[in-house]
Amino acid sequence: MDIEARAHADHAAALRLWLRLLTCTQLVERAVRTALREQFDTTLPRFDLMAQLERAPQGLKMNELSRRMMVTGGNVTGITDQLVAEDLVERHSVEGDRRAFLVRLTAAGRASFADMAQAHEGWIVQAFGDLSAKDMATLHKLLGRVKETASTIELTEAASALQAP
Amino acid sequence: MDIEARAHADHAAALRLWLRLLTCTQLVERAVRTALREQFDTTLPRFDLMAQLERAPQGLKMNELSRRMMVTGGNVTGITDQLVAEDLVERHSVEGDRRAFLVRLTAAGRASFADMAQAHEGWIVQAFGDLSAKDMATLHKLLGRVKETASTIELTEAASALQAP
DNA sequence: TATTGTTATACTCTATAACTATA
DNA sequence: TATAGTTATAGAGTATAACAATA
Repeated sequence: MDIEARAHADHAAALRLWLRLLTCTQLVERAVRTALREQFDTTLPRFDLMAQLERAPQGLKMNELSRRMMVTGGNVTGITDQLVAEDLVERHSVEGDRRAFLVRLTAAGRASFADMAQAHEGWIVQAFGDLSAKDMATLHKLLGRVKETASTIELTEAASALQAP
Repeated sequence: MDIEARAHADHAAALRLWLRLLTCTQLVERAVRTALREQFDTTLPRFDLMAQLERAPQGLKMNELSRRMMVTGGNVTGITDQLVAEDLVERHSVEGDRRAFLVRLTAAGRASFADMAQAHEGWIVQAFGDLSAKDMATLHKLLGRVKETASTIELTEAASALQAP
C-alpha cells in the first residue's frame, strides 16, 4: 500500500471509529437520561452536579463546578438554584472572598444521590457488562489517549485546509 | 480477591470507563459542532442527514432517515425542510406509495457536503490521530461489543433492583 | 481592572402526541 | 387498521452577553 492509500485507509478508520464512539455514547446516555427522568424525576446535568459534589465533601465553588461539568457558569447557577430549592444542596459563604460560594450536598442530597448512584451503577454495568476486566482496562487506556489528543483539537479554517501544502 | 470485592472493582471500572467515554465524545462532538457552525454555518444533525444521503445515492425515505439518525420523525421533517429550502436536498415521490418520499442530495448538496466532509475528516483525524491503525481497530472492535450490549439495556426499576435476590 | 457569580435571552436538539393522507 | 409523514408544542441543554458585587 503506498503512502497515500495508507493515509486514506487511516482516515476511513478514524471516521468509522468516531461514528461508533458516538453511537455507543448516545445509546448509553439516552438510556441513562430516560431512567433518571422516569425513576428519579431528575436530569443528567443535575445528577452530574450532585456526583461532582459527592466526590468533594468540602464543597466546590461555582466556577469549579462549571469547569468540571464542562458547561458555562450561567447553567450551573440555574441547576444549583433548582437543587437548593429542593434542599439537596446548599450554598456556603467562603471566608475571605465575599463573591464566592462553596456548594455542598445536604444530608438529604447525599441520601438522594446514594439511591440514584446505585441505580446508575446498575445501568452502566449492564452497558459494559459483557467486557472482561482486561477489555475494560484496554478501552480505558486507549480512550485516555483520545482524551488527551481531543482536548487539544485545533479547528483548521476551511480555507487554509484547502490551501495547505 | 473474593467475589464481592471483584464485583465492586468491576463496577468501579465500568463507571470509570463510562465517564471517560462520555468525556471523549463530548470533546470531539463539541469541536465538530463549533467548527460546523463557524466554518459552514450548519449543525451536526444537518450534516448527519446529508452524510446519510451521501451514502445512499438512490435516496432514503423519511422513516429510514429517522431510524439511521436515531431521532424521531418530526425532527427529520424539520431538518429536511431547511435543507430543501436551501436547495441542498430534494423530496422525490415514490412510485406506488403516495404517502412516502425519497429524499436525495441535489448537485449543490453533494458539492456542499464534499467540502464539509473534507474538513470534518481533518478534525476527526486530528482527534484520533495519535492512535496506530492497530489501536483504532482494537477500539473499534471493543466498542462494537459495547454497542451490541448497550442497545439492549433494560432499565431496571429502582424498587426491583433493591429487592432483587 | 479582573474575577465571581447572576440574569436574561436565544437557539439547538429532541420527544410526544394529535393530525392528514394513503395503504 | 396500520403506516408515512407533518404539525404543534414543550422541555432539556447550552452558549452568549450584559450586569452587580467584590477583589
